[in-house]
Amino acid sequence: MQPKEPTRIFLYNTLTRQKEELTLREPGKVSLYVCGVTPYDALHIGHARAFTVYDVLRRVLTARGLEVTHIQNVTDVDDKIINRAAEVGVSAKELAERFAAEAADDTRALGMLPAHLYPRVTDYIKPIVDMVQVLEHKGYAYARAGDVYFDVSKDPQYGKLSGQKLDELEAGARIEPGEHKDDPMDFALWKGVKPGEPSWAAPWGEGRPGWHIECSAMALELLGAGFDIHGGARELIFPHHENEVAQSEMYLDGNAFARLWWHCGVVQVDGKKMSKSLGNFLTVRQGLQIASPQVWRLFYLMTHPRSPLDYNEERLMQAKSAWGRLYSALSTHEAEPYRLFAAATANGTPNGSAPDNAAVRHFRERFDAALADDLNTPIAFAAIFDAVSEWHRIHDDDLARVVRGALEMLGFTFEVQQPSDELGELAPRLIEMLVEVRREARERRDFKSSDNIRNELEKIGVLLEDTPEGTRWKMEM
RNA sequence: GGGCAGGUGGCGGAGCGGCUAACGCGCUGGACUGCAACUCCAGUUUUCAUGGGUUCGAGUCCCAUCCUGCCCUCCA
Repeated sequence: MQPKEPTRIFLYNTLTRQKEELTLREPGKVSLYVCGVTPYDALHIGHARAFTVYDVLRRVLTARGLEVTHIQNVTDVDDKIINRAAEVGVSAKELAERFAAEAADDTRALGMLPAHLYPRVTDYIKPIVDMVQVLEHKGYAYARAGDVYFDVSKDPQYGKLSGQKLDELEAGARIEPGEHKDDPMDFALWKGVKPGEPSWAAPWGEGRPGWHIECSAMALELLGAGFDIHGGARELIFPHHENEVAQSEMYLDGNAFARLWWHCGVVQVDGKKMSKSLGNFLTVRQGLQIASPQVWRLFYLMTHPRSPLDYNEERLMQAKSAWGRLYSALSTHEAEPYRLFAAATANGTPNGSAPDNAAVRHFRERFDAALADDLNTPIAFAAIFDAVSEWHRIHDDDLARVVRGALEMLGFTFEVQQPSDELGELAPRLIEMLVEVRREARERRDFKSSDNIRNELEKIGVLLEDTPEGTRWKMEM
């Protein structure tokens, strides 16, 4: 199962519980559907972890020459949105769009590429209604008092994604007041309208989509049956994804909905899942106050994407130190655009311009193989850190450029950190003046003054490093 | 109760049948430095939850036990 050729990619398929080679419905093209947000509140760093993981998956696939269509839905009609909107006194749509826009800002601030499309459920009511109707006509769903429910007993494969057996699920299930299910495991495809709620016309009367149907309908509408990868966090496996598979594959007469399900782990705090309901969350905005986007990205990627990730500030600071090491080593080099190792060597390198020596080769082989093996980012970073150490030893600038290119491929940036927004371009010049004053002090062996300058600058986040070529400064990450 | 993931050093975190168990953070000593920082070198530490078993050989497979998290209700 170890990928020998880095052009092949292996991912753990939740459906089959093993790593599988990624095979595509259409050669060269990857259709990726990721479960996005229900925008009724701020994005927190748990959400951001998931989106970062899929951002990296998409970047890696793209860097391998695949054309990725990345879709991330926005569930803009939902109980929580409706309730929250009522509290705040705005329409549900207004509230949803406000938080969706905020989430878009936050993900951009974290350095993620925007998905190619963020479909809103409310823009896909027609396909949803159509799908529910088909399910009803085929006898897999039934209408009761304005609601429509999926009849789980009609699906012999129900439970295959989460590994649950129907009778075991039955034990814990119950029917909520106001529901009209025949069986506790059945789930709503369509909810009849209640006073004050947004609703749309449908054959069963006014109402709105149930929770799971929107993803099925939008994925099928936008990507079509048998699309390549369906993603989301682990917690969504049941019931959300299980129900998506059930309704979609019954709708498709047993044909596959998604080829591969790849789930990422959740973020925990002190061993408990970070969640809005527990209140143990840190919003992305708060998070960006204490660490840069690069530090967050590294913090996320130093753990395997499918593993749980326990957050606390000390661990974040470990990532900060680690990023500082990468940044100070690589920030002064031009990046060599990332190219897949096998492709680079197979196609030959025109004019011999592309770096290709033993150190570069060794790094690329490890890095590419790690990412191809279920997106093993911890090992990819082991290769990066080893390469950085190697660079410090042998000062092979090609190696530094290639490593920097690899980091940029993963979504890291090496922008010069601005010392201060207020001072703008003036600040670097002032710092350089202080560095010069300090140099003169050191020449006089006035170490009291020189240390004072260094210490005071450090207090405001400017770090000085004396090198044989002179003093250089950098902002604390 | 059921399903699914796990339990590896001071802290994170890879490895999942076979070199002296990656990598990061931390710590100690040395080099460099006016002193630091950065960097390099040398160390630091784990018989890989526990008890059995399979195997020439096991964190790595099997069984049992203990513990943790996730899901079974909205949640990335």
